[in-house]
Amino acid sequence: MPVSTPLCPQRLTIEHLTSRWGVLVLIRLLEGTHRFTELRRAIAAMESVGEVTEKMLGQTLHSLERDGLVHRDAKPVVPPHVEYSLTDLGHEAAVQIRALARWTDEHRERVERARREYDAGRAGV
Amino acid sequence: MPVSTPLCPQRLTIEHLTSRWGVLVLIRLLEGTHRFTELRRAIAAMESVGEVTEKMLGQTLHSLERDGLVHRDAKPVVPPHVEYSLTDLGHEAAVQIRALARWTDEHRERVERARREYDAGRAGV
DNA sequence: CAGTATCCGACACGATACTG
DNA sequence: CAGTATCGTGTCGGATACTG
Repeated sequence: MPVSTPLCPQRLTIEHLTSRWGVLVLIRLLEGTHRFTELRRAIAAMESVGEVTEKMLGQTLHSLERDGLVHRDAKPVVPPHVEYSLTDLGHEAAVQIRALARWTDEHRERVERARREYDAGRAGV
Repeated sequence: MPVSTPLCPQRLTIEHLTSRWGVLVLIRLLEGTHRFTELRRAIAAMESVGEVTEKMLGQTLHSLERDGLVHRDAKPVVPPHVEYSLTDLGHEAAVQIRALARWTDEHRERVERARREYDAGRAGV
């Protein structure tokens, strides 16, 4: 899967970390180890956040694992039992992401007000 | 400009903050006020970061301004002279973003190694 | 349970050209 | 200088269906 516009590797990492589901997964995993479906449900349970499709959750987990941020532990049993957790590196990243998410939450009202004011100013013109 | 998949307002804010050019603009503006073309050149001068098209820089600045993070000061002279700076809110956000960008830079090697190892493991199978 | 495969439409982004 | 307008393409993300 080629990326037409050349991106430096840091950019790619940031994109994985701050992607729509990446943020949520990282924050959930800060609480501890989770299984695949557990993660799906935990995310679906959050407010004003939709559902992750299996595809997107898989994709998200995949890139985070590849970047060495998430550890995937698949136990050889049937039915399958797979646990996801943060690596040390991933933990560091997740803390940053959580801080950013918190900041955004705390200032949500302020940003929304700014948007309304900006749009109101434009509407008159 | 409708977004088909419903996004909560925080998500939108995070997307503006962490967008490809958003990150770069915010970091540059932490150094102080900049003009439009100045910003373009400053970004183009950075390593392994491509060029911003005028359109994308304009769009980026626009959404940041709308969110109340960037202040646009257009002096009524000819030729036009416009200065962009961070608001207090934007300064707080930019500090977070810079921290994230720095973390990503510092751990770039580690992430790249993880990627190579992951891919190598997959290749053999 | 824990995924993968395939299809499809929306839209983000870049290139180019034009303007006050 | 500081943008906006338009157009074309490729990617992302969702829906759906299938598998070990």
